[in-house]
Amino acid sequence: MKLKALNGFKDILPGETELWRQVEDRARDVFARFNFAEIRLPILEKTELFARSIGETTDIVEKEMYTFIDKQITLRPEATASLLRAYIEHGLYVQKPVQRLFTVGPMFRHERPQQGRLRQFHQMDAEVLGSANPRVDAELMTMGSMLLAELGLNVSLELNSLGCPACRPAFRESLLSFLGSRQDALCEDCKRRSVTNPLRVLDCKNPNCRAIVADAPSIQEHLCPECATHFQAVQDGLDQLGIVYSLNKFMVRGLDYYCRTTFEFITADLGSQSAVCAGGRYDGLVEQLGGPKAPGIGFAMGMERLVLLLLQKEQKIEPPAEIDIFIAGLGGDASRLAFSLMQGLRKAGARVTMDLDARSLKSQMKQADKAGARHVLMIGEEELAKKAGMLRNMATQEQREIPFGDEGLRMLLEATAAGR
RNA sequence: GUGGGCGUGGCCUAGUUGGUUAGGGCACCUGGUUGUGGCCCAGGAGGUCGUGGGUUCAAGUCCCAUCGCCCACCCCA
Repeated sequence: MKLKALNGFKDILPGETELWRQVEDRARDVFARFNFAEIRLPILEKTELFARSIGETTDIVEKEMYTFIDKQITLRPEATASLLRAYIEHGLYVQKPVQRLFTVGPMFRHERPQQGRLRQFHQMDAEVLGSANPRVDAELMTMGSMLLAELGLNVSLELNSLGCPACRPAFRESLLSFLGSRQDALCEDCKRRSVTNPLRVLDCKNPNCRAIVADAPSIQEHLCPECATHFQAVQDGLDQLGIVYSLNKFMVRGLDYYCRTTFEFITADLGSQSAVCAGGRYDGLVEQLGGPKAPGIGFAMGMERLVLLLLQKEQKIEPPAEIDIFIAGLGGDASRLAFSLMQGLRKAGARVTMDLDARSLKSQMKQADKAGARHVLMIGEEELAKKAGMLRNMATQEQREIPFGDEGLRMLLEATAAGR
C-alpha cells in the first residue's frame, strides 16, 4: 500500500458519517434553540493571529501548528481566534451589542496522535461576544450540557475561575512560593512547569504531585472582589437552571487568553483524553486583537470524542431504508426501460436505484435487500408483453402489477410515500 | 519530542520447538430455484505474511535495520 492518509488524519467512511450527522444535526438544533447563528470561517489565517491570541509561549503555538513558513500562514489550531478576527473585521459588534455565534469544522495540531486525539480533528465552537454578564456564562454551559445530554452522553461539568489580570498575578506569586519550597518532591515535568507555567502544576496527573498540590493555595480564594462576585453569580445561574457541576480549583486551561470562568465537560470513558467540551471566558482578547472592548466567552466540543463515546454505547442505530424502489430489469430491453423509468421516479422525488449490469434476478434481489430497498419493481419479458411491471413489497412479500405510463408512475409514488 | 505494544487477502484472525500447495470467519461473486431477497448448502475469486537485508538445506516463524499503525507521557477538544 503506497498511498495512504497521513498519520493523524482520518477518513470518515460511509456508515460512520451517519453518526457524525446525528451529532451535528443535534448540535444545530440545540444552538438554534439558544439563538446562536452560524458563522463559517476560513481554515487558513495569518500565523500572527494565533500567536497573538493563543499565546506565543503555549505548546500549540510553539510546536504544534501547521505553518507555511514562507507565507506566514497557518492552518487553524482552534476556532476562537478566527471567529474573533471575523467579528472585528466585519464590525459585527455594531450590528448587535451581543453576538451569539457558532461554527463547525476541522482544526489542525501537529501532536502525536492517540485515542481521541488527531492531527486533523473537528470541533463545534460556540461563542458569545459583547457581554460580561455571568448569566451568559451559565447559559453557555447550560447549552453545552443540554447538547451532551440530548446526545445521551454521561459527562460531568467541572467549573473554576482563573481570576483576571487584577488578581491572578498575586495568586501566581503565592503559588510560586508554595511550589518553590517543594521543588524536590515534584516530578520532572512539574519542575519545568514551575518555571514555564506554574498553574499547570495544579493539574498534573502524577499522583505524587497531586498529593503535594492538594495543599496548594486555591485560586478560588484569591479572587478579587469583582471576580469573586462574578464566579458566585455564575454558580447561581447554573443552580437556577438546574445544571449540576462541581468546583475544581485544580482545573486550568492551556490557552493564555482565558480569564475568570473556565469549565470542562469530562468523561471517564475516553482514556486519557477526558475532555469532550471545554471553554472559558476571555475578556480583553477582542481588544488585544485590535477590536472594541468586547468581553467574550466560548466553548469547543471535540466531535471525534463525541463520536467515540456514541460508538461505545453500542446503541445500534438501525440504518433507515435508503432506497424506495429498486428496479430489476431482466434482459436488454427491460434494462433499457428501467433506466428511463428510474430517472422519471427520481425526478418525482423517489430514491431509486438499479443494477446497471443487469445480472440475474436473484442477484438483483440480493442487491435490493442489501440496499434496504422497500420495493422492487421487476420488469422481464412477461412484464414487457403485458406492459406492466411487478412491484414487490420487500417487507410483506406482496406483489402486484403496475401498468407502465402515468397511472403506474402515480401508483409507484403512492407506494413510495406509504413506505416512508 | 519520550516510552511501550503491534504489523498475515477489503475487515477480524490461526499458524505449535523454523519443515511440503499459509488455514478459518465476515464480506464479495456464482450455483442449488430455465425469473424472486434475508436462512442454509456447495463452489469460486482474492495474500510480494509491512519493507529491505542476514542466518539456514529450509524463514510468516530466528537476527538486524527500516517504515507504518496503536496506546501512554507531554499537550489538549
